[in-house]
Amino acid sequence: MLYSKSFIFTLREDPKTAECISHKLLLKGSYLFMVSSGIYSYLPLGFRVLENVSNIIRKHMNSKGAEELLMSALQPIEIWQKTGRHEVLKDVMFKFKDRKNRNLCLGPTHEEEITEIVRKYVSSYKQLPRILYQIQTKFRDEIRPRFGVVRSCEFIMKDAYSFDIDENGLNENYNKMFSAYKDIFKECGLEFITTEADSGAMGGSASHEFMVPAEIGEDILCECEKCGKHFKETENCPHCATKLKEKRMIEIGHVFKLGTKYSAAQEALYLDNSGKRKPTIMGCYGIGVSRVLAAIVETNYDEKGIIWPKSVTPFDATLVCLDEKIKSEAISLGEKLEKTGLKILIDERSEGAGVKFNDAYLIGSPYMVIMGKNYVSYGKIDLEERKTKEKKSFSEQELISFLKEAYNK
RNA sequence: CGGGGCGUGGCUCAGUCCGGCUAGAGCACUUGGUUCGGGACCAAGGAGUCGGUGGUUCAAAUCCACUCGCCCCGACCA
Repeated sequence: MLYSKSFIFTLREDPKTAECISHKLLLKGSYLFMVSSGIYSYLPLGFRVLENVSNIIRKHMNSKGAEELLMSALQPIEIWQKTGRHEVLKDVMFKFKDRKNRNLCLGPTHEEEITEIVRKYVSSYKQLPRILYQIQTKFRDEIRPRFGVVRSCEFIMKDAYSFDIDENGLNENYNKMFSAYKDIFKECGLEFITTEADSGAMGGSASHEFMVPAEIGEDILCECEKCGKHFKETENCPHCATKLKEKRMIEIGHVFKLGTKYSAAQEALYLDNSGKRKPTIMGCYGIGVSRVLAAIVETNYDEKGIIWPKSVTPFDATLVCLDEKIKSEAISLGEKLEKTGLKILIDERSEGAGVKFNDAYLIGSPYMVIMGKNYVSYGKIDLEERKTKEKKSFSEQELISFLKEAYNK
């Protein structure tokens, strides 16, 4: 992809409207466009990362037998009245009437809707268990949106729902999702911890949160530096009595055992093998996809910009050409690399070296490939690793092999 | 909702306290030229209802009132 043809317009100065790292860098690097407070558009760069994260999620969800669907964002209020959550969530719901005076909301979450779907189609224990998930936009009228896409009024969420005939089935699916989440966050390059959590407005018997330690975290956990364990309470460590240290955390995922709260209220019933009607046993499992993006930036950056993990980077390498004379060679090398399946941002702009280097750092590809005087004089292509700043010099063939190996292409 | 900060070309800001005549700078953009391995230089140029409304005044970016928006802290958070 040629830089000059890409919708990439980095800012030289820090945007004034942003305070936290991820917000600042994502705006500065033209990943995000701020529409209004708590409302963001994803520009092509940001969308690439979002797609990468989404595809990692899909891979691991599918491997656990979950099936993807896409539910409506518009929901009639009636389905919420069945569970009483039109009252519980009334302050966060965006509510309005359509031309027929029908009461609608923009879905803040989808337990009610998925339960309606399963109620309609599932009537026998033979049709269970099931796990369904979607990656979709959620709408919440936040009291105070902040930190860019960490807490916004419109955000992208992966929400999965499991339906079982008994507690054992629920536990099995819960564990499957728990383990998928660990794989997902690990693959996204996140250092995370898990902790038991309150079920809050979701209801249900058990729940765990996945947290990423970060300065702007809105949750506080107490860490035992000796055991490496985390607790909600501030008392001393129950295992070794060490004094606990408070750490700020960003919540990126949350899994719940819901039980029959929704299935009973909405009559999502099935017949068991003795012909008895029973509510399905549910679990729900959420990942804030757009928040994952922010969490990755919050924990992977330096003074020059973002440092993307290889798994989610919008480009595997930025190829900067520093000499007009070798522009066609640079483009042809970039295209060769792209043919191997690598995503290359070819910076063939007529800009000074400093501008190109700094844009490459800001955008944050794991590698920068440099074609300039070393190529003109010795046929050598330089490569700089974003994270370590380590530099290597290669022939064209060596460089192609190196990058192919780095990305298993 | 309470507390604090801010709003001036696309971006970052000066000017506001103490009103004054054609509203500035740097960056970005356009044209021409020189540069070119670390955010270049020269010349010319385009771009602004000073967030909005109302008021005070001979005169308002500047003072007053109201209002809208953004950021931060707090309450809240599936």
